[in-house]
Amino acid sequence: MPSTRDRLMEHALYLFAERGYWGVSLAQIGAACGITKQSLLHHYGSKDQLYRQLLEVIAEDLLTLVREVRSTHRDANAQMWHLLVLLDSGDAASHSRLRVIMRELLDIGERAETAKTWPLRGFLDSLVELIAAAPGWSETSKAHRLATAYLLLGALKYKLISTETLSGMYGGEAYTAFETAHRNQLRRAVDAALGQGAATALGK
Amino acid sequence: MPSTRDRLMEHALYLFAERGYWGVSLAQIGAACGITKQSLLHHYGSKDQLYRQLLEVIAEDLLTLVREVRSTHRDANAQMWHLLVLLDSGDAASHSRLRVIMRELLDIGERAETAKTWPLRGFLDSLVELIAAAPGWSETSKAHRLATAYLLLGALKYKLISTETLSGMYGGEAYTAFETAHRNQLRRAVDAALGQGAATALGK
DNA sequence: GTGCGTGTCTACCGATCGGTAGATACCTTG
DNA sequence: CAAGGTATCTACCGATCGGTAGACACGCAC
Repeated sequence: MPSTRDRLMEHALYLFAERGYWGVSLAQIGAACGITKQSLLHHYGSKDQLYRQLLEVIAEDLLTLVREVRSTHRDANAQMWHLLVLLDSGDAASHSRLRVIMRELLDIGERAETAKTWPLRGFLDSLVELIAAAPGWSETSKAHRLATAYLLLGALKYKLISTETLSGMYGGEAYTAFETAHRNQLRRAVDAALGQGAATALGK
Repeated sequence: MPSTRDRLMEHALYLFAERGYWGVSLAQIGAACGITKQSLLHHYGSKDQLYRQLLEVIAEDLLTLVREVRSTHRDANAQMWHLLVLLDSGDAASHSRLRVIMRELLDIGERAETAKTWPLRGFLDSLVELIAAAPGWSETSKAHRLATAYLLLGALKYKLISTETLSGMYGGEAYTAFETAHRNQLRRAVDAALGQGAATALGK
């Protein structure tokens, strides 16, 4: 298993995150890696297969991340919060992974038949498990848990993809203030959902 | 002002929402409208100008929506909630508008110079105004208000773009359960941010 | 050495991309 | 009828798209 593959995936991840599937050509990916598109095709067979393999790598990385926070933090509240922090303040590759996922969610209407094999199912299911361990959540439905995870994930991801726009629109300093305010609000949202008093507040 | 323009914009909105800027060709848009791409270019000059005009139309529609809920509901809590409900349960065009916005947020890194003229600034500012009218929010910073609006918007939009994926992955019935659970959670989040007790809970 | 798999290359394919040029039809205004 | 603007068309441009074919170089096993 040569690291050539890893290097190719790294460049492909970045380019697909920035421009999306239809906005990147094999020649551009190849140029970023220092090879020609024909070599890329030799490795992956087709653009589509390259892309799908990238999705699987991303899914694997995210699942690893969840396992990590679950093993290093005790209660579900802290686990969820640190997962969100990791996703938010991760390196550039981490942000690129989330961007690719959002693009794929947007594109997937065009290839609805592949939704059933959505590689991120393991990631979502692990989040549902994480929430199930929170105090007062053991009796809740899976749909309820998934909705909670999705609300928090969505709030974070939407902020992540807006960084350039907001800082360009309001200025860098104003954006910094926005970001800390957003993190505070997100923290409060996690507490409201999974904190100590959340169990009684569920109330239904 | 012929309705031809409106018809063209309608088809362009749908196609750009489904496949993104780089995933749609002028010929495809033209075919959807029953004309050739050359006629499209005659109307809009270039693909880029067509797209930018579409963004402006979208921004205008969203701003109208905020004005609507602000005039038909009394307190900020109800205004925000009904805005989210309208965005969630709107017609297909409403969903397409939100999809195009998310795609543009993702793409905008490639054209950072245009972020400063992001046409949705009026929409965001009107949301900030809406929140400023909530009880206990008059003393807060603009960043704080924007963060609150963004958290709620993000939670909703991320769910919206995941419809196909989730229902394809878990099945239609499970998705329906997820959707009602998500709406409940979102309602609680709005209440937590703008409800009666929110003023004292701000606490900072 | 011989054979074989791997990785990369040049050269090329048909299709499609965004965009231009120029002609034709229609509709309004004189 | 004549003039001019609007909308659409056919035909074409150079560039680029994803993908194929075949050759060359390398390293390793026998």
